[in-house]
Amino acid sequence: MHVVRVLPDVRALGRSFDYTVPEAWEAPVRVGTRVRISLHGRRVGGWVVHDDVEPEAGMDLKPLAKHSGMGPPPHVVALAEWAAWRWAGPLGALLSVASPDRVVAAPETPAPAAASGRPLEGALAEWAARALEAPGRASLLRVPPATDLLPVVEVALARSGGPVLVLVPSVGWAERMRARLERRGVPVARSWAQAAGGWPVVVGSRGAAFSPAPRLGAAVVHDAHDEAYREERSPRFDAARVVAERAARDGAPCLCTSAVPTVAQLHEWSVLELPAHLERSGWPRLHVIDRRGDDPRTGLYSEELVRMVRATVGRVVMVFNRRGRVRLLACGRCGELVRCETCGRAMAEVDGMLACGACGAQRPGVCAACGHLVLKALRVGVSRVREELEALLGTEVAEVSGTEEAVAETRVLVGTEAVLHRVRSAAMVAFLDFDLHLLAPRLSGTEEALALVVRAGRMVGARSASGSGMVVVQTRLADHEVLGAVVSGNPGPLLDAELALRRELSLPPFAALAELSGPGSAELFAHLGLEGSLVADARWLVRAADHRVLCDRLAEAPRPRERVRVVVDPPGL
DNA sequence: CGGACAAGCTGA
DNA sequence: CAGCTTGTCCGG
Repeated sequence: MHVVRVLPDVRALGRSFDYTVPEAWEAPVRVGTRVRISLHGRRVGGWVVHDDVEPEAGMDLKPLAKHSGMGPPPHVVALAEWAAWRWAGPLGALLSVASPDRVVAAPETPAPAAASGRPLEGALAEWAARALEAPGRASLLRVPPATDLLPVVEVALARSGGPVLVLVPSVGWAERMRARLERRGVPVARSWAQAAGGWPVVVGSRGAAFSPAPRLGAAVVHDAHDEAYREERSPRFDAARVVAERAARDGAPCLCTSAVPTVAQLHEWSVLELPAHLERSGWPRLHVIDRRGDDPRTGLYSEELVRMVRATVGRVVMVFNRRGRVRLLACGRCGELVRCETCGRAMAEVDGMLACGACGAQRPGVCAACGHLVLKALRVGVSRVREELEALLGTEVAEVSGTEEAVAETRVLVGTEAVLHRVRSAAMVAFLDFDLHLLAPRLSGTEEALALVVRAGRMVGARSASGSGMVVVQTRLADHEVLGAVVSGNPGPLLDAELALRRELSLPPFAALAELSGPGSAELFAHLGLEGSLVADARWLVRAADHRVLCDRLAEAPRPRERVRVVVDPPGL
């Protein structure tokens, strides 16, 4: 009797159950196969997670109800099990990521491709080849922002015996890279079935870390620092790290590239640097507008900035990282701050009304203290900035939001950080208040500020390129080391200093942290027996010497009845 | 999760 | 005491 263990695709039911495989079944059943089962009187989907299970004595097993096609191959199920441990989350969510959207009956095997004999030259190819030779752990090649990374993929392809898995941060980038590779005659998997069949290259974003590709020949992760690799739903896995683990399991080299690796990557992977002059030349030109001498009342727009925008030929993108129209107001007569009468928090201006972001309360724009009708804007948001810029520049300015579909055709655009993801190229990218980023009260503030300049740098191009654009920052911290790193085109010393500081303070990557939140968090915290503290209402931060200890405890501790959200390696902080 | 079943509440 | 709500349990 063939018995398999099935994990139902039912969240909040983190258990698996045994079923018999009907003898009449033709389709193969192995670890990963998608099936339907009858469970407690209803039909649900699920995955086979163990094959040839020894049935428990006296247990009356039901047969599998239906075969629903292929699922992740066994080695990817094993990878998902590792990720479920590493990020302390439900396996089912990861198997969903690893499964095809529609029923796939069989893999598609590729036609044998003619080997491309094109020689690969250039410094980047040479260094990529060197990085691919580094045995054992993943290697990280530090490349400046404006680098064409196709040669890295081609080198990996030329040297690998098996499929190459390439991860990039966004779907748009993935599509562009697929098209470029195909133009060079490289067969790139266009479907789940093709990836499963062993197509020579699989290119994808975050989810492709769990691609069904067979044993890898090599893995490549571009912009490995990008926060887009972090899944936003639970379990919040880091795809770059998943790929590194996958390659290690396959005995394949993993080559990650980044202009600004995270401190965790610096600590855990072997870092290779390009020759200094090469790295330097790929960073953008940076113009710093030092606002220390300016009257604070001149606001966000220095004369110099306005002059530069007017003088620039081509697209100008301005970044101001505060959403909405006006985020903080005060009465024009008595000066009282406009606060929510229910919860006391600051109210913002939304559609001509005052709205509380915390509790949703709304009221008309009147001072609650003295009834005055004129309110002053103390802290403006990007929508108001757009209006002001339009008036100041005398030209049309469009706002780019994270959600809106099309980006306007206007020459001048303004938006929050999201604008850096929506626009491909520009002659000038200006951060209206870079101090918002430099002073962000987060542990990873330095990394995040650098990552923004990297994105902007890619939009304007390398300083060495003819006709390249410029990144402009307005700041009162003109001597800040982040700006220094950009000017020198070498983030190394800054990242080393950051790493040393983390070591000093025993912070990640020299410790492992997890955040527990929700009504059951206190109970789970008590079960863990790890050090930690209550950081907010029903939010605990736990800490262990390393991930082995942290994740083992999280896996073993009984989960409370009440809801708990667990985030291993909580971002920012 | 969602069905089954038991205990609790209401109204005639 | 039927009829309905609410809570707890459990699945192969």
